[in-house]
Amino acid sequence: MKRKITLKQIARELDVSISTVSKALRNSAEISDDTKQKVQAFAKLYNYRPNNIALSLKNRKTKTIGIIIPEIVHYFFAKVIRGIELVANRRGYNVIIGLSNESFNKEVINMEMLANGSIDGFVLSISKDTLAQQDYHHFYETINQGMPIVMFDRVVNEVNCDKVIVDDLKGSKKAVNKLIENGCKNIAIITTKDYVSVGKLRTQGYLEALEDHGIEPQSDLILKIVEELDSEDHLEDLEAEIEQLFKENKKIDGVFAVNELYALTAMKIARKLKKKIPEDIQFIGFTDGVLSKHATPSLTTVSQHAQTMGEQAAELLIDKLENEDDEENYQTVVIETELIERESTK
Amino acid sequence: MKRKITLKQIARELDVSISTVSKALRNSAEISDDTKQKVQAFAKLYNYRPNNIALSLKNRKTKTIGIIIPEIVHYFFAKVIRGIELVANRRGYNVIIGLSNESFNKEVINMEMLANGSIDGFVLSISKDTLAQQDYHHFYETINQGMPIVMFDRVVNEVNCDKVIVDDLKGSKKAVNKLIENGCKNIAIITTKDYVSVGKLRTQGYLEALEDHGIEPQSDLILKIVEELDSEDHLEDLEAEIEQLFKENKKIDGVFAVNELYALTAMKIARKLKKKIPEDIQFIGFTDGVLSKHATPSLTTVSQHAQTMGEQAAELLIDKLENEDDEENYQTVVIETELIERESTK
DNA sequence: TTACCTTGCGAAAACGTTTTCGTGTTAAAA
DNA sequence: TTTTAACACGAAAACGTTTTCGCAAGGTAA
Repeated sequence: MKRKITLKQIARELDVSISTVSKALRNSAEISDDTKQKVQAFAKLYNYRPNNIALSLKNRKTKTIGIIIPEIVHYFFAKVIRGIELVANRRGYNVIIGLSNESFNKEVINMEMLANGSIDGFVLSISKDTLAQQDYHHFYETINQGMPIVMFDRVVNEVNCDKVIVDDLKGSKKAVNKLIENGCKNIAIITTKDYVSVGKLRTQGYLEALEDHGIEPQSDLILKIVEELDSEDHLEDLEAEIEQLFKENKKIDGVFAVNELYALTAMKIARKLKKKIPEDIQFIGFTDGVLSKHATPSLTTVSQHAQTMGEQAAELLIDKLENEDDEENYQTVVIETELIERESTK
Repeated sequence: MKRKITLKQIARELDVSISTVSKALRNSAEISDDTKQKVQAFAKLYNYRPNNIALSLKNRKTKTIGIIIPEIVHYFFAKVIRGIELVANRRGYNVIIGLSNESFNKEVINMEMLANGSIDGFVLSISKDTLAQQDYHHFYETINQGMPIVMFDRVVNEVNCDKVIVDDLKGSKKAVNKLIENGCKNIAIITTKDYVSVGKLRTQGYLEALEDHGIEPQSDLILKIVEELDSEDHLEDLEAEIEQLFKENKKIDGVFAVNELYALTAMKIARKLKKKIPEDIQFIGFTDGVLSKHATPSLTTVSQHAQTMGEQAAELLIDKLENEDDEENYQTVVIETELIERESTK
């Protein structure tokens, strides 16, 4: 087991100085061709590679970007990561991942951990917990220390930084418009509580679409799920709530759900209640998921282009890292959604 | 925008030496209580945190583990990562991720990149490309340089390192046994070509289960899908192959599929052919996926405990990193599978 | 008074680089 | 012969830590 070779060792073996070795390897004009050849041959033989940590310390940049997300076992986030990794790699960066697990504390700890020199900047999506508590001091502090942040999907306006978001409002309008065009008269929405910004926006899109078509929104057709029921572990509770919605509103003929799980669960209940999809009732979800495609019937959905979001976020961050000039010039990139029609709509 | 504060700056402000500051912060007995208090108060005020990169360089360890996986948009791998991250974090480590995208070259480049000081060790799953080419020099070199590797799921015996694997053979025997017990007489298997090691093992388990029950295997009930049809993009071709299987063997009353996609596609075809699930035909898949749970009918499946795999792999790696003693003592941990019964079986 | 011990702190090395600046040697120009 | 310039290389600083060692001042024991 031989340790990695260093400049110092090469220098000692070849009886030259460390500086000479360094310069020879970087093909400096200062060094004679003879010496260069000798050094380069030796370095190749021993497979010399500069130590990244030493370079990071010297250059005060790590060529690494930190990703903080609430959850990795989630198609949307996984796709975003893929996008980030793609452009990061292309531009010579590595990615290091921290999971907040939707917890404020873990988000803070992870960020503090990474901010102490390990990375050059963050790409992140805010945890639900943080959104609920509305405590953003860790973002401010990070930015204040000169470390750029790019937020995606779950962002918060009051923090001044680059952002990449989905046009949630327009996307959900698209979906609800579709349902209306398809003849639905009583469209329900299954959404989250308002403090989840995307939930709020999607609800707003739903309301605007109805209004645009002169339909009076009915509060009993709006089901706001509490966050705790969001996970896979509380499926039964979620099912119960949705079943109640359907039973109390038998005339529902269209459902817009703000995520895949809500949509699929709703379809399940509908089937249980002997409703035919899409004849009796039509469904549209909002997400970039696997489930939609393989569900029975397959689910019409508003696609968010998750990978594109990741790519854009990474580009924004690296641009900022490499151009010290446009310091305070923050952008918000809006990614257009796309309605993918499948079997759950007519 | 104030940069992060360093020991040197604190020393200058307080008019003491850097050593004194360092010792005071670590509560060294060498330093008087007066000075300690002064320094610690100042450090807290300016929120001093040691620079990770400098520590890494000094200690020659980064407290970071590198993960190399073929693909992140994949429930199984995402769950493994979650497991790794969980124990890594608990034990004070960060994780940095490289995606090989199933390519040999990207695997090599990513590993070389990270091996130059950025991480202390690897947790990885080998790309298909690498398995096909059977070129493992990058693993040997990494290990030779004193950097430990833990392989999971897709491993290769000839490389000497810690491993975490699923008992594929036993798992598929369990599945096929279940089908037999449930009364299936003509059980088909939908699997991959043999060079994918897990596919081979699962096929073997299928054959052994049949043999154990005195059932003669029929070659026309064994469908080996070429890898190219594996992706979501070639669903139609996959469907065609499966439809042909069903049409040529009308007596099939049980199907064991080595992954989720094959199983769901097969169920789709069965429905199309007006077969009732599970009355006419029963299905079992092999995976830790979301699809199984939410499919209609939901799919009975052999769970691999992906998260546990990740946890075990991380524990193995960190143990090795922190005990220089048992250098050459490599383990292979086998994770037991679990049959999760759902609606696709009686 | 001398010898010795304790206390409290600083200098310096080390981790592995890159880069600036200085310097000795040789050859060309004056 | 003297001056100058080009050439080839080395010393040292810097990035931010931790740690070993040395040392001065003051106190105590002989």
